[in-house]
Amino acid sequence: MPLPKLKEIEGSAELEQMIEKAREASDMLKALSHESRLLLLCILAESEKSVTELEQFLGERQSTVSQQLARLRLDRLVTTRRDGKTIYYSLANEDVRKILTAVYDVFCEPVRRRRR
Amino acid sequence: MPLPKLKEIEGSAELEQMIEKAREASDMLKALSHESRLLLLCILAESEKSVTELEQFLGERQSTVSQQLARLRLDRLVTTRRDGKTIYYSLANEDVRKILTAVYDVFCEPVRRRRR
DNA sequence: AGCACATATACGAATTTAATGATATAAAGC
DNA sequence: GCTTTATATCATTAAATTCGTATATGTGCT
Repeated sequence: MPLPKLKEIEGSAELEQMIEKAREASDMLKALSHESRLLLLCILAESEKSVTELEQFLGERQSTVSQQLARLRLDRLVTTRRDGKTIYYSLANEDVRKILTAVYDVFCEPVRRRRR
Repeated sequence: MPLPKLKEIEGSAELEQMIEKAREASDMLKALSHESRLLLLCILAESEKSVTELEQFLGERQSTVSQQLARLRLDRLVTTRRDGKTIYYSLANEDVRKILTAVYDVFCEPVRRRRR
């Protein structure tokens, strides 16, 4: 009979918390882990943009982009600001930027380095 | 008729590359963005572990854990080493560790800070 | 060879996610 | 108040992911 040693040693309180954090993190990562949404965030990392601008960048339908933005809003990765008819999106906080920077470092920096 | 300005200004070459990188990154993030898989990686970030150890940590069935590990292998987030009957898993490279560290900083560091 | 243990794979069912087209709301200008 | 522009939401369908169970493979031991 194999003993569930590690499980017990860890102590349920600590493990519980670890699991809780993992769920929070995976929720955020799920929002990030979509080609278009990741592109949206990269563009927004530069500066705030209107929905129309984002549509043009991605070359996707308005309703599709709007839906993806809604998802990012729900998961609190972006915030909005209204100016007349147009709505401007931007990154919601520094946490998002941190993760995004790490992703950028891993996947995009090598490209730059190669170019120098 | 609205003009697709930004799309053209960006230049297809650069944009193409950005899209390519976004797809690579989102593929990796998809693998990460799963509660159990993220936990697995966090545990592996500490040190290599056998499948049995991982099962005990997560309290999940062998086949489930093995399936998640297979996914992580496919997406090249982990590597394996066999020693007799047991197979040891560990993080595949520094890129994975970088992303994982960023996620950890955002979601787990605050907890530690609060405790001090 | 035969058995037991550790791990991997296959496959269908259930769930989740994404894209599309159509419609709705909100602000601005006439 | 009507029209245009910008954005959001909804319903439907298509596709991908996850989960559970069953089965297979590989390794060491006797």
